[in-house]
Amino acid sequence: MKDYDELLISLRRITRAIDLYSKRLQKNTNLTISQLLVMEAIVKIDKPTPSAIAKSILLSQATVTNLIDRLEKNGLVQRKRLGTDKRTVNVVLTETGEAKFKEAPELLQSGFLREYRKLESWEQAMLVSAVGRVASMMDAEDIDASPILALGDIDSGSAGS
Amino acid sequence: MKDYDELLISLRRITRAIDLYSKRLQKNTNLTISQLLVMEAIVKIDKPTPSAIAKSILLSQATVTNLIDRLEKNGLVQRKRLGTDKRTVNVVLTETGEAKFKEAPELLQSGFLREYRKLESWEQAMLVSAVGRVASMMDAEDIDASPILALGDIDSGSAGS
DNA sequence: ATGTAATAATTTGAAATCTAAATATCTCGC
DNA sequence: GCGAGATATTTAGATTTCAAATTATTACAT
Repeated sequence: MKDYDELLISLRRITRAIDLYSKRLQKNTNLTISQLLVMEAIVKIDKPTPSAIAKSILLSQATVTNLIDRLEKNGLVQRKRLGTDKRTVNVVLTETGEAKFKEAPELLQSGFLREYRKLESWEQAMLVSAVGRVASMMDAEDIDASPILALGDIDSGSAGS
Repeated sequence: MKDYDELLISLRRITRAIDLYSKRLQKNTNLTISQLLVMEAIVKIDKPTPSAIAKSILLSQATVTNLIDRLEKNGLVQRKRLGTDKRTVNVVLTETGEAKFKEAPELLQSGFLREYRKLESWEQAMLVSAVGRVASMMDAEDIDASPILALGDIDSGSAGS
């Protein structure tokens, strides 16, 4: 029993719940949370390029390309090379995309939102702050990154995947 | 700007940090967090079958099968049909597996753990409780599940993936 | 005994996600 | 103008994850 077991389990429950919700969404609306985030970013950002979108929703550029591929295939967005710089791609919602985005579901489970909105505002603030704190501790530049890297030789025998 | 945007962002930061850590681990030790969780479950559970493991680490049976495949391919675990019921598979660590498990890295980033362990115990308790609360609200049986399902017809036009 | 239902595990198919490598284009200095 | 290095995007390859469909086996009822 490790001192962080409980936390680990809670985090797994959360990520799993989000994943399952995303899959349920996809089944019902043909859109995942990530895809919705991309659409939201397209609406919010001034000149939405894949890289700007990636930065705004915390995903790698490659992932965003992938998501745009899918959205484009489903006719919800379009890629356009507009500016003078021919390297940059601008992504815009199609009419279908806009329509679908307007009636898009929430990005978190309705059950969660209902509970969350029932809380006193100080309680909400407390949760937001606690989760934010964990996030900061979690994605801070890991000083031990290199020592961990040095563990490479643990991989004694066995296949390289 | 939605009332849960900040929370959503923090949660994304957390899941991303975990994912990146898992990938770093894989690169250096040829093991991911999930694979380590499976090994841990094998050690902890009495008669570790894929389904028992799945239940204990909050993953679907299919996922666990997949993880066991990989561990088996790398010679860390072995499948054995031991009991009278020929359907059930028991999973055991090989010697290599045990050795590797013993020197296995932590399941959370060292940077996080260092920060976490610096906190006063009431602060730790507060974080654990807050995250646990979010998890409960998140993975509670969603009463609205069926209404959301009814939204199926939003999928008006467009491709079926 | 024989067939139907339940259970355990696996396979299949789809999506998300990352890093690293490849492409295309741009900018700058000479 | 032309090549070197920088920037934007895409492609390639790997893993994780799930639901749904399959396969194998067991249990139960007739």
